[in-house]
Amino acid sequence: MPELPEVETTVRAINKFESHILEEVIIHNRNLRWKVETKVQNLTKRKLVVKITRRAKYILIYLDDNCLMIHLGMSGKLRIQNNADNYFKKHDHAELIFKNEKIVFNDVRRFGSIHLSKNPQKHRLIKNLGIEPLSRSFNKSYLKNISENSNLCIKKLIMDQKYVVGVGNIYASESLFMAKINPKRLSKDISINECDELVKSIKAILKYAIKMGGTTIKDFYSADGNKGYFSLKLNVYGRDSKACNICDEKIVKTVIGQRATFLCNKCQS
DNA sequence: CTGAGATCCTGTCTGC
DNA sequence: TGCAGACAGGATCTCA
Repeated sequence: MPELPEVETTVRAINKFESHILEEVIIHNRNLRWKVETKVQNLTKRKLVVKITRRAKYILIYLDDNCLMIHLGMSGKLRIQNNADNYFKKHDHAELIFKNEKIVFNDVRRFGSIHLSKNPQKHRLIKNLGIEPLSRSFNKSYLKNISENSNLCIKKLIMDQKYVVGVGNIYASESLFMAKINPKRLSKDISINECDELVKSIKAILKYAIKMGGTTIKDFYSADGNKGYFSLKLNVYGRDSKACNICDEKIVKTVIGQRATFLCNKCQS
């Protein structure tokens, strides 16, 4: 579910809690991607939420002296629920309780995680992450430079979080289609002009997806309950054997690095 | 160091 | 309708 646009959409939905008081954190199930540390469970005193932001696919909820780091993994989502609505959904693993509402962390597959860190930028899961794709430093010369020094194919390279963050399986396929680059090509063989096209495509698609509120493949809902509408605009992802929107050739599904990959063999060379 | 492959988990869909 | 097997938007870990 969550790539950068979905995480960003989630952050925007919950940032109304900035400058609110977090009453307590309740953990129902510690067995997530990593076992939730006891210090998270011990967040039972009132804390001011200073800032809610995003780094890569991590949601960062800065408290006055600490920071909650939430990763949604494959199937995680946050929802805002009124405290008076006393219902519970299957796979609700954690709750951040505020005065009138709460943020509920629900994650079927439990690949998500929750951490607490005094300095999230130096946390082991964050410190080695690559640059943000929507930043100025992600440009054609950066991509050309990392491409030349890697033996990965281009799709694996742009999905590798140590180079550039936030690009997951859907947006990798979509970006490569837009840039007319075959995902199996070695990154070494991508020209500077193609790097330029790919950078522009990644930025354009991520920005557009954020504007549309993320992608709904199965069940992505933002924390405010709105659906993402980007799926209506997908050109290749999930369109196996359907006609290419550009040339009418059949879209092909293949596998790269154990991940489904969709492309048009005619448009992408 | 690099890169390939297994792995964590549950739910849903496909094909027999 | 039942059931086995494949597959799902992530990313770490192990091993060569």
